[in-house]
Amino acid sequence: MFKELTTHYGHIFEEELLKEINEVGTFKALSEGEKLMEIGQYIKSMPLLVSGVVKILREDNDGNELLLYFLEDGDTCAMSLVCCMGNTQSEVRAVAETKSKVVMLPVEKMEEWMFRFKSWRNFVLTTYQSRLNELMETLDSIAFLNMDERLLKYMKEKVRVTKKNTIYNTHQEIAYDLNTSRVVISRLLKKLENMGKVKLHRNYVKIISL
DNA sequence: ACATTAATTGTGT
DNA sequence: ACACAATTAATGT
Repeated sequence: MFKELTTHYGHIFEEELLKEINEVGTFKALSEGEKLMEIGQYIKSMPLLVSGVVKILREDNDGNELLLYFLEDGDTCAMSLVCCMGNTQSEVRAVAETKSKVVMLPVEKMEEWMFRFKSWRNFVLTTYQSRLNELMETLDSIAFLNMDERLLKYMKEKVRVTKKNTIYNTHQEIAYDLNTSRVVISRLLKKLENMGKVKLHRNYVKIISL
C-alpha cells in the first residue's frame, strides 16, 4: 500500500510525511457507486484519493442531484478539508464513480501537519484553488452554456477522468448528473450521433470524436 | 432456439 | 413534459 501512496503522492510530499500518512491513515477500497460522504454528515476523517474517480454532487430541495465535479487520483475533497477544520456538516455528497482506493486521515493529524510540513500546506492550498476553479467552470457552464454544450463538456470530462473512450451510463443517469430530463439527453445524443461524433448503444455511448 | 418480460431509447404532439 | 412506439438485453422454457 505504501507503494501506491508514493506513486501518486511521492512527487508532492516529502518522505517523512508519506511515512506518517502510511502509519496513521487507513486504506479503504470503494466499489463503484459506493457513497464516501453524505450531505449533512459530519466528517471525522478526510480522504485522500489514491486511485479511481469520485464524483461530487449537490442536491436541491426536491432531491435532484447536480454534478459539481470529478475528483481524480491525487485529489482530495475540498469540502472535507473545511468540514474537518470547522467541524461543520458536509454540503455535498461524494460517490465513487469507478472502483477507487482512498486513504482516510484523522483530523488531528491534518492540523499537526499544517505546521510541520510545508508540502502539506501547499497541497491543501492548491487543492483548494483547483476545486474552486472547477466549481467556477461548472457554474459558468450552467449559467452561460446551452444543454448541448454542457453535455459535450460532461462527456469530455468523463472521457478524461476515466481514460476510456466509452461512457458506460444510460441516458437517464447522464440526465441525473446534469439535472435535466432523459428525453433531452436522448435527443442531443442522437444529434451527436448523426454528426458522427458518437455511436449510441444500450447502456453505453462510444465516443468517436469530440 | 424461441417467447416473454423489463428496461432503455426514440419520436410525435 | 408526456405518452407511446420501438428496440434491446435478460431470463425462462
